Amino acid sequence: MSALSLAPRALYEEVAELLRQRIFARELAPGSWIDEMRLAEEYGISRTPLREALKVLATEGLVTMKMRRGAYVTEVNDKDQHDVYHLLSVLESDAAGVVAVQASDAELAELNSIHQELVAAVVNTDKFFAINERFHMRLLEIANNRWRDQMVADLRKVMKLNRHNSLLKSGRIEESLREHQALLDALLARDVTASVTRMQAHFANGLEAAS
Amino acid sequence: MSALSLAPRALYEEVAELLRQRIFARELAPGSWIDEMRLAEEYGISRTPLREALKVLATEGLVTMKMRRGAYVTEVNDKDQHDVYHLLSVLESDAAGVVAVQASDAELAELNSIHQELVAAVVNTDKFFAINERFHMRLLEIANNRWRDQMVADLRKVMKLNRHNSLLKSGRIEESLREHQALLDALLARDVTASVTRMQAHFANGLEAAS
DNA sequence: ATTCATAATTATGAATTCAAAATACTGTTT
DNA sequence: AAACAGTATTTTGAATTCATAATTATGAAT
Repeated sequence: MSALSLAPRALYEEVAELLRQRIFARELAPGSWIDEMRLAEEYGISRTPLREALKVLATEGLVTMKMRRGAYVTEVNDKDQHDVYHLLSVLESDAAGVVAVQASDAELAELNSIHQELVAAVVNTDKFFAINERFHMRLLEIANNRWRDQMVADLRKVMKLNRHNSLLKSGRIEESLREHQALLDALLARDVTASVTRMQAHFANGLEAAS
Repeated sequence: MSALSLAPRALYEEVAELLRQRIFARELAPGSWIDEMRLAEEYGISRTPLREALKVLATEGLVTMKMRRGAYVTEVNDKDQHDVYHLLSVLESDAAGVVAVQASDAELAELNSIHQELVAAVVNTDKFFAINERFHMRLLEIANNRWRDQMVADLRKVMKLNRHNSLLKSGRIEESLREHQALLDALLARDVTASVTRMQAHFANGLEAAS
């Protein structure tokens, strides 16, 4: 019943983010119906911004709108999971190639530095995951294509719909680290082909572990 | 002032499509403010479904929402144009590779058949463009990844924001045809690497002509 | 005449109200 | 008891209303 905190961004965006979190937490389960009234009441808002948020989520693919039946959490089957992962691989591999060509020496040094943190964090799984995430994000930033960033962000959201969303199995830390090292070597050598190939390999192994 | 025709799909989707068309036709020019009241009145609807449509377009990237300032048609600068085109190239090239592996013989034959239409239409520019479009669409369909299809569709919409949106310059028809032929040869030979490379080349030349 | 402060207007964001469709319920009939 | 018809309820989709932020207009003071 409590009202939301004063919106730094638009209310519908705030609500969209809250809904995303609940979807990822499976509190709103895939396939389940989304009760507009209940949620609006719970958040202490009217249905209007909630419905706007649902439309945003629908365009992102997290939610499916059925005509005159309301909104449902999107169900992601195995093929979808595979397809989305494949696209992530394609987009991030390309980003690696772009970085190998376009990045400044300072930017490559920064990636190297993050990688060193990764090496140091090999004993701490949670930390390793977090730094790994940061590495990928920074690489995308350096590739400097906001449209790709948006797509990758959306695809990652869809990946999170599935229970087996670990882009990195805990048993694969050492292996993953070696792949990262190989990727970094290629980047530092500014070898485009190798950078792309090794990012692909990194993803290919991740998928294998996840399936 | 006339009301819209009875909606086969949701009203906000209908409105979103109308707005897209007006944006592509530059009737709503890039950077210009979108007057909710005026449009709602013009379509004979209330602001509610119009605002929902704007939110969808914002998520697609055609429209940019400014907090407390309303909606503006997205301005696509040269870098954006280049970045989006690059992604189209990456996604469609990958699709070509997938098709080379996964397509049935019948599907490859179908692509070949469309290509023959293309050869026959070389004298008719409009027809050539239409068939070319169909070839690319069918290739994507065969690659069978609905998430990629969605992304390509969105990217193509953004491309259409720019005045120089011809993915195929009229002076390049013969050249384009040769590229298509080379791509098709690779596909029929089920040569993944060549398929990817030749689709990339096809796009690279297109971009060069468009810049 | 220009600048600043204040008032009026306009437009956005959100709540509320309303209409119609879909669903659930009730009671009757067989 | 099962099936059906008809009614009531719920829920969606959309219009309207309302509050507030932002802009424009007005006018006073320098």
